[in-house]
Amino acid sequence: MDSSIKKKRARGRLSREMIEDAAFEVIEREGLSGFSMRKLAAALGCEAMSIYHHYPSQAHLYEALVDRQMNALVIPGDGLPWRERVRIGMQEFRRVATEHPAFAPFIVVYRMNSPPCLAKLNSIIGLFEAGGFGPELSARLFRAAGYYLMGGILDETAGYAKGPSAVTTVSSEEMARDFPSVVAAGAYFGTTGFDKTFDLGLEMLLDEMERIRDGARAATAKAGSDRGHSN
Amino acid sequence: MDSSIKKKRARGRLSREMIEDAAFEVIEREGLSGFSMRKLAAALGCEAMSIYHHYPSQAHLYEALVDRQMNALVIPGDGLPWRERVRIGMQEFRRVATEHPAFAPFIVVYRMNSPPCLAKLNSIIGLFEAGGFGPELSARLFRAAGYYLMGGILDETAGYAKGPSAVTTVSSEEMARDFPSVVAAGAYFGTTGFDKTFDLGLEMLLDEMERIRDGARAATAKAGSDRGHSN
DNA sequence: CTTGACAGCTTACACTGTAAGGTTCATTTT
DNA sequence: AAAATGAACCTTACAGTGTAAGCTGTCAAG
Repeated sequence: MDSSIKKKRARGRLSREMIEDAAFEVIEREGLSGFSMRKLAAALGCEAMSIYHHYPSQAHLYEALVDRQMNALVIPGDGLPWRERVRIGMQEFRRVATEHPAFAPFIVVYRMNSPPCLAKLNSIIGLFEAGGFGPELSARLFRAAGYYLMGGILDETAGYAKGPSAVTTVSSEEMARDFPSVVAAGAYFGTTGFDKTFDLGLEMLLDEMERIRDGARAATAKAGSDRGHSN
Repeated sequence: MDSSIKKKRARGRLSREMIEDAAFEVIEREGLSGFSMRKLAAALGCEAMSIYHHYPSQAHLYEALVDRQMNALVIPGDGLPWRERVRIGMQEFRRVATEHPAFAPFIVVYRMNSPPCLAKLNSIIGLFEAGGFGPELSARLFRAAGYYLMGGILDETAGYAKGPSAVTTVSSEEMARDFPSVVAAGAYFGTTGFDKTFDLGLEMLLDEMERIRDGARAATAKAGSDRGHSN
């Protein structure tokens, strides 16, 4: 009757939304590789296995995180000029992917196949189709633009701004003496300045796509597709 | 006494070269995340800890693998036209990185800082500098080209050709009905056909770089740099 | 012979994801 | 009110990870 100290545990405290919020936090704090179900549980004030009631596995949780990010992606409407739409679409993807920087590398290598992700992919590919390139060229331009986009996201979130991965380090004097071009280029890549580089390449790709679109592809596109059957 | 001239090594059967060869094999067989020191040891017929006599940590071993790959990269000589040199340089990087596909994703996110890697990077940046863009534009073009390159390598070695990452799957009927653009684009991306897409984007970038190089950048480069100061 | 360095092995520890099964409690049914 | 149900959460356990610490066997030099 005196009912020993009963730890009041609200039974339905845990929810998918709470778990996902906490997961993003833990990932940012501990890094993607430092993340674990036990650390997530600690952040939530529960046991690791409790999370498995809401997600059958860690992979399912990660997938939910990706879905969430992609749901936040806004596809530009068709009231805008074509170039603008493609530009905004790519910048939007970059924006949502870099919102949780530590998680971004996961998105980059993730092969999306869930309905929410496929819906966004479908819209983005539709953007390229709207350029009137025909099916094959639309597909390849989408993919090529995606290459650039993924590389850019990766550099911004996991690139040299995070310091070297290498275990062996080279002194500043050696760098200046032996690798002057690396040092010279490095001056333009501090923790800031990603936008400038990214936009440069983005506009280059948009320029070329518009050129192809305007039919002025006698040399350009031909060179690209002529060269494409090396195996 | 005369035996002091040359030292017959023949000490142990393990060597860095053997370990690295075996590491590449195990990584290809088990996948990057399936690789472990114990599996590597099993492949070598020794115990896991024996490897630590040759590499102080797994990170050191990985670094040695990257160094090896980069040492195999051939920088095109300056006897060739500029565009050709840049093209070959990028294709060479792609070639060596995709030689061990399962290891490629590691290279892509690896921040190289060892002397062998820096030497190659220095040469590649030098290729861009040789374009006469000036220091800043050289650096940014190198980086932008690198974005595209990394994204392409990632797609080829860890992309959709490997099947979906997602745990939830969507049936073919649903795909055709709800995501027609995805299905349409997917037709051009089987396990083969990477070259064609990659070369298309590569030539686009080369076109633009030559255009900038030829001074015809009134709209192009200006648009890119004007837009680059959002923060 | 001894000595000492080298190369590889054994053990142990703190971590990981998660399978299997136990416990508690809100809700519904009787 | 009492009993049953099932969702939500916890405990334990296992096979795997990287690697620190220390041990063993081999071999060349003194």
